Amino acid sequence: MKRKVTLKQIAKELDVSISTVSKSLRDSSEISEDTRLKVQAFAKLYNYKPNNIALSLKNQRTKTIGIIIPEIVHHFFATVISGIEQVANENGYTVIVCLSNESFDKEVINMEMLANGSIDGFIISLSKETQFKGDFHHITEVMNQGMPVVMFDRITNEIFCDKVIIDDKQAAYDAMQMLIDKGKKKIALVTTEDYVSVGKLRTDGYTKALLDNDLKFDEKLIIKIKDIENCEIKIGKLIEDKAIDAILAVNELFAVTIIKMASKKGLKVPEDLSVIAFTDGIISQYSTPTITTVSQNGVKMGQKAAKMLIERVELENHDDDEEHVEHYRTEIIETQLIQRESTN
Amino acid sequence: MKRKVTLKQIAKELDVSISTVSKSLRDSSEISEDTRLKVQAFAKLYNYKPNNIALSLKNQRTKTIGIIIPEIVHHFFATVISGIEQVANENGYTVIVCLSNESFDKEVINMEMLANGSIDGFIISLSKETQFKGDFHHITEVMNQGMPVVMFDRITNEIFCDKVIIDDKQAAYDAMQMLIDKGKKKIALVTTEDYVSVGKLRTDGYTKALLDNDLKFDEKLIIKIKDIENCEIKIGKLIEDKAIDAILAVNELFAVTIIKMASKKGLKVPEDLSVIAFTDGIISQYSTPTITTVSQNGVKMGQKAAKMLIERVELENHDDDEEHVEHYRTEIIETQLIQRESTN
DNA sequence: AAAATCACCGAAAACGTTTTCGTGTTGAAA
DNA sequence: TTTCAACACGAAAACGTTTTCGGTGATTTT
Repeated sequence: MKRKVTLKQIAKELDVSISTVSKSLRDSSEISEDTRLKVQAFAKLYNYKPNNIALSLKNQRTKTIGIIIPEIVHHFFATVISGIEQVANENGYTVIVCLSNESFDKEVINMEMLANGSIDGFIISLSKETQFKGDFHHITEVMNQGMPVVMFDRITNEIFCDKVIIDDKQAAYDAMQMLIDKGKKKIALVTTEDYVSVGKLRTDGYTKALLDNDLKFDEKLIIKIKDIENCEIKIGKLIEDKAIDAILAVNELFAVTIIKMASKKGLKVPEDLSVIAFTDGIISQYSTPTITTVSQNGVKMGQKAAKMLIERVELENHDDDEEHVEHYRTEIIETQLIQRESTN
Repeated sequence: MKRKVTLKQIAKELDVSISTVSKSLRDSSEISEDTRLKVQAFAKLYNYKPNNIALSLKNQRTKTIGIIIPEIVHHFFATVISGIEQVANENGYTVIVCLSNESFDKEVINMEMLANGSIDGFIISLSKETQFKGDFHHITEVMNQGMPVVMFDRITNEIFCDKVIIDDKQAAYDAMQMLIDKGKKKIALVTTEDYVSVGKLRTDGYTKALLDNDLKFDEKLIIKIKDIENCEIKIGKLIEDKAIDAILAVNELFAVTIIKMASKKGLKVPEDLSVIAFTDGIISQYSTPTITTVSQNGVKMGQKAAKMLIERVELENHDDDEEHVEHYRTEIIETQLIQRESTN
């Protein structure tokens, strides 16, 4: 019931001015030791803490990072947040999380909501719908207002800003190379629609690996899944019809479904069919067999993104007048091929 | 580079007072249609949006909810956030997420950080360490400042506030009853240490079900896991030595490990051993066999918690003087037994 | 003794809003 | 012509800080 104590109340109680109280608490040399200690004692007694909102308004910086991601019930995005939160905290920042739910409109609304002074900068991974529409005006808008933006994973080349990604194409290539090195000849790809940036890149890596190894590229070996719901039939058909050696899946869920369908059709993994998945998450570790994956290291991605953003924020804050050159970077987080039981 | 436009700038540009601009934008009848339209047009042109921080300071409310959870790379907590975020958004609130990482100190620091005006209320699930220490002074402190708090899942009875939980004891009891009804006689329990509130309650339900069904309670059939790391040996010993019918696991990870160890020892699930897990998550759906679980419905839990908090916030905000009676509620989210392949 | 320095403190502006109250101008009623 | 209401707008306070500038009384320097 008793609201938080303010400088004004302390000042009134001690019969000094607000300025004196403020200075005392900040150990200013302008104040005599006598009153300084008196004020500090009183403040401690009443557990005074400066009001963050007032500070934000005064300093024109909130020490808050806005995160906008497609969904949070998702191992990868959760790990990214975890990484962001960690370095944010280390630097005295808090994070505000908004979910786009893969919707363009909600992404825009969220951005506008946060852009009105609530945060110092954005870390964002684009929604599928945004990538599909190719409409990024909301991003440019906040950037024009001088708000730093860092994009990760689901990015676009149409916006110039700091970015953190994995080399999806190379990672797919490496995974393929491993399969090929083990003698696999007929390798299928289970991926998403092309407008999802990472899906496209991984497809490119898949294709390139085939070409470089003089293996036949067969369009029928690539299946693109829209919803996880209807994928079982498609996958079932794939492994039934085509006498396939191995499959590269663009995420865990596809991979585990593949394994399920395979065992339903009497195929053994990895003896009859090898499976590699992107996005090393909880499922890959605990499924039977455990799944060989390309690990994305979301934590590191989040850490890097947060570091870049904070750096940019504190830079902008420093040289107000100085018209510094924008030199955006794109950090590439190395991936790792984690060998488990689904490949031999 | 161009910062956001403010009322003052608009006022200057149009050569009117700040008040006039503000009133015009809020469609006040005090202002002539002439100037009103002029101001609105100008504001629209320059994409004026009121500064949130300034509003928060003025209104003494931030329309922001603080969430403090032990970890975010965790299916259940992620779903809860998802639920919170949804109803928060519907009511014009944003959410700020802090992680305690199961650490008491970080929980305290986070609370103090947010308590200084950044948020209107807390939604919190206690860290293990906090539950272990039994120190809740940080909670009482913010509550004494008039900040509403809603606790969920990992709660304590020592604090009086709104709470959202599942009936862990009853849920465990129901799961046990199902196993018993199917003829299982020797049922083991794999759980956590007792200081984790939910672990304790589930153990109670387990025990009660045995008693009510005149089955022998054998202490050796209960094993308490501290870290997920060293659990394999313990679990292996359990299913090897004791000729067990069924196991109730207090979470997914324990369950999937049990299944793994069972198949390693040549036991088939569910033919030789039935398994039920708490916390219906991604693993249960995709493991082989899929796992029968007690579903916690984190989304609903988050929604309920957010509703309770917002209600409380808007209430407090309304009757400032009125000393209303604190009538805290504890909402119980119904659980659901989801039958899958790990039981027969 | 006059001037300068110094220690200590307060007033006020600033951040961006909203809102209350006051004020001047108009037109109509007395 | 005087009075009064209606209308349109501005000044200022308030939210809680920090910081600059100025001021006062005391002490030290010329």
